Amino acid sequence: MNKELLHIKLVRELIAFIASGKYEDGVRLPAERKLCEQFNVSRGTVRQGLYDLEKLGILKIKPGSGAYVQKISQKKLPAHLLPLDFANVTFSDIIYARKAIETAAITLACEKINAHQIEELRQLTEKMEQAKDNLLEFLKLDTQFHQLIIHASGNMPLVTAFASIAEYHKYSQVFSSLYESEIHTAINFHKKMLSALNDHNVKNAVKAIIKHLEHTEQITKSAKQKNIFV
Amino acid sequence: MNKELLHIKLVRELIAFIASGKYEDGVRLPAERKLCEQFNVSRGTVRQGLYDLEKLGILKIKPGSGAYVQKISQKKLPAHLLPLDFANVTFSDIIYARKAIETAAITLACEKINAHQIEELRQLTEKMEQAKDNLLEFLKLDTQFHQLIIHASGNMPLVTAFASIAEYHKYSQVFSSLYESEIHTAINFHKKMLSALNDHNVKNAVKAIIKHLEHTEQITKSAKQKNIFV
DNA sequence: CCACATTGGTATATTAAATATACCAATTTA
DNA sequence: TAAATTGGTATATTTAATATACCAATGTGG
Repeated sequence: MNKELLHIKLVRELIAFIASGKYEDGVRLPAERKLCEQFNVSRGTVRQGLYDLEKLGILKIKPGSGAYVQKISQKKLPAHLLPLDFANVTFSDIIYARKAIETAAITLACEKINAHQIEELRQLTEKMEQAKDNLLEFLKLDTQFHQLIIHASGNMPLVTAFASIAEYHKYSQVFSSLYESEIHTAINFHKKMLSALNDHNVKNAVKAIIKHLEHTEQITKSAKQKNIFV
Repeated sequence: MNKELLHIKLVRELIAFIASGKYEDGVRLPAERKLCEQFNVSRGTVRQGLYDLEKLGILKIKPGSGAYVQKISQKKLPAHLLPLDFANVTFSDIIYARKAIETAAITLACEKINAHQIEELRQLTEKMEQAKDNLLEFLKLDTQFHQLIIHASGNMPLVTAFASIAEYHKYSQVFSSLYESEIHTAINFHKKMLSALNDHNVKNAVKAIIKHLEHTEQITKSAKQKNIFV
């Protein structure tokens, strides 16, 4: 058994942090002392992590100024820095696995979901409509929506399984611009899921979630996206 | 972020180790120095882990003699010692999730499986027949068989998802005695899966794996088993 | 029954990871 | 240009984990 080094854990967190933001155009990371608070580690550990990321070419550290993100999309990350094996993962693989897990989950959720959860889903769709222009926010809400359905299934193994898939999703997600019409379509699928869950209509719920995932897959395929972790 | 303490990791490993063996009747664990080799940690770490388990009432340590397993089935384990949330997990939940994941996996595997993998599966079924009397060995081979199918799917997210399910399975599995007829039935299902995979017959493969999992569920339900981690 | 090997119990020195603090020089900001 | 902020460096301390050695109690084989 091996010790888990804290700065390696931090590197993984930072990669996820960078990947879930705008990373292309030389954005500056929070100052080292801020990162200490944010991740609750000492400055020495933060500096080790940043040094590793600079060695990988992901960061350019400028003394007295800050750490600036380099073009991460062109980098290759060594496997041991990733929590999962990304070598042979396509977006379609993730969608396929999500279909399997989420279909099973929404089937259970149709029986077990309660009024409070329905209300939460309704509020999420509302927020999604308001977040049409904020892609990052929109995707965050989308993830929350799906997680809530999984939890509503009451099946912990499915929750765990989905969490591991979500980890892939988080890392591999490259944020291309979604057109307004596509966001609109996505919101409509969520409304259909919500309506079906409310009616305890398994057939419609499954249909809606599958269509939604296939739509997501199509968008991603048509965009000129690559997995940033090759 | 917190440091991962090695002896806590070891405690989890030991719980799984104990749970996957005969733990009821005061069996003696391997000597501390053996455990050091087995888990590749120092004796100090092993002793910390054993001390924790004794505090939990899972072990009774006798100086000069060894560490003896107590009736673990009556113990409650604190959540932080478990890698997953077992509070609300039934065996049926695990089977339900496995159905979702393994059905998706075997569908892909039917297309993608190669001759080498088929041969490996064949050898596993052979070994299973030879291990009819060794329940632990039999279950180990069963797990290997299923893992190989998932890998043959070539879908890494499914592999990850299944691994998280397997973690539940490992911990929650309470080994009641399987009757010979049940082992025989299980082997037959594996042969059907193998045959269907060999013929690239998706329909039969899915049918076989679902029947197999439902059979496993029935056996477990009929036995007087409780989840040991409540 | 006895000699010897094995087992858990204890103590100690050492290594390495992570923390905590302080101070410097370069950069940024007001 | 003065003050604040930033990365760079050095050092002392704490703690997890290792590595060794030795003891007393237990177990084992002749």
